[in-house]
Amino acid sequence: MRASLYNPRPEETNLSDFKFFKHLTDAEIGKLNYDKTCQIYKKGSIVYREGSRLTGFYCVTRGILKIYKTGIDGKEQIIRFVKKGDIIAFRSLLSQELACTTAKVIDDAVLCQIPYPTLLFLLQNNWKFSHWMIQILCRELREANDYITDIAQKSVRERLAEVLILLRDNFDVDENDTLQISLTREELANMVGTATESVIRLLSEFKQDGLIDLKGRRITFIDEASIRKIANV
Amino acid sequence: MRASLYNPRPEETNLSDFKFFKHLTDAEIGKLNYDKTCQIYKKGSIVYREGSRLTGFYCVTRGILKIYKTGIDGKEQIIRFVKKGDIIAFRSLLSQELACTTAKVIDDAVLCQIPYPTLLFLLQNNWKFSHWMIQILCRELREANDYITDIAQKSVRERLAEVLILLRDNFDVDENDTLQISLTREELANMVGTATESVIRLLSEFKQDGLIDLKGRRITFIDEASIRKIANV
DNA sequence: ACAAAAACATAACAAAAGTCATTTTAACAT
DNA sequence: ATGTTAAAATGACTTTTGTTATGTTTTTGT
Repeated sequence: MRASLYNPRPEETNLSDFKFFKHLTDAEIGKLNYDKTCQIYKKGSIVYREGSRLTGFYCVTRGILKIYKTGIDGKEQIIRFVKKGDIIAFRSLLSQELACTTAKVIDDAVLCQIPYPTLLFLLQNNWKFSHWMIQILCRELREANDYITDIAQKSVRERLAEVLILLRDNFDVDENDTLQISLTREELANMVGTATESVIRLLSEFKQDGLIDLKGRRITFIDEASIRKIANV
Repeated sequence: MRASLYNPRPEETNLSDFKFFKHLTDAEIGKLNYDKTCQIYKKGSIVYREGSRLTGFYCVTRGILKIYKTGIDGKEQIIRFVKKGDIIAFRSLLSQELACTTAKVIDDAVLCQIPYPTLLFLLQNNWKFSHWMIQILCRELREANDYITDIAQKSVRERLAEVLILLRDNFDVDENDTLQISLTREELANMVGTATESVIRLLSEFKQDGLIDLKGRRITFIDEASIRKIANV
């Protein structure tokens, strides 16, 4: 077997697969591919840190990252998990603010960085693209508002169920309905916004009630419908 | 005295005062003023309702409105209060989604509606304006993320203190540091995301501790610094 | 494969917040 | 100005969630 199968040259990534770029012309995609810098990030590495100045945004080509803010006394609040096909860091970049979140790799990843001037050039010269960007931002803003209502009105139990559904809908499961993404209880807690022990207790309850099965860090869905009912989504 | 002092013709409003429009040319401001429809809204009236299709966005020229989502079993979650100089409804408009919030007047208001085609025309023809729009959206997205961290990690007591500070910083107070905006305890609770009784109890505590004074619906700041300390902002 | 470290699980308890019932007060329309 | 209605206040009680402590299991790195 050739070494490249194990160490794929990250430069080979083609950005035209990203929905984000669907309104760009071939020439513009070309520029993008020319200007990009791709890199492999090992699990645990930090792509950018809260408070840092960004020089570009990133396209996730492979792997999983968590995006989080550091709250009171250092407690992480996970804003979202991102995977292949997602774009990160463009908000802080476009508002010309320092990064307000940290991006940490939780599953070996390949990211392509696009420099800020390239983004600005594309936005300025392609109305379809900037209109699309505006639409994406507006949609994310709605999602954030939805999330605020959720987190403010739902119990921890409901929010945990909701996070499980979110993971189920956005990440891979195997043939037994086992989530392939591996998160610690603490990370789940930081997503839900609660104490680690509460997550442990509630997951145990869900298991006792026959809704899920737990094998170490692996979570298997047994009665997804009931979890959806608890989550109220 | 002339009647117009009591019933100002809302058409007289000039939109060039809005920071939102700061990158428009005089001709564009002219178009805006030409296309706008201004209207007086009495306290209690609804400007648009969650789920409705919007035909334009609104500039708030006078008065106060609350923007809220309806959560589980009809409970309101107030997303924000808006006042003179604020713009509402442009997110749902630009993403071409149905309104995801309701806008209700809590202090007699004057709003100018700008039709969607006008907004689109300005965005498409003035790069400075659409860039400014992108920056505003990105900034609001950061604020939403900050708020999520807050609401997920802080106690009800801390969040109530934070809401008081937010009101203090964004709305008028008289010479005694009394908030001029008049909200019910229920509205405060819907902002904080808690039960009305909890707000009442905590406000009483704040009063007992000499941080605020309460006279009916009027809230007076006595020890603002301590409230900020509780809020952690 | 194995030891060390980290994560997980559980229980007992404390604190925070929600709910319900009742009385008091303030806001609003006439 | 005044009665009516809605909102606010208060207390007793329940439920939820957080905290601390301790033992067990799983990961992880070598």
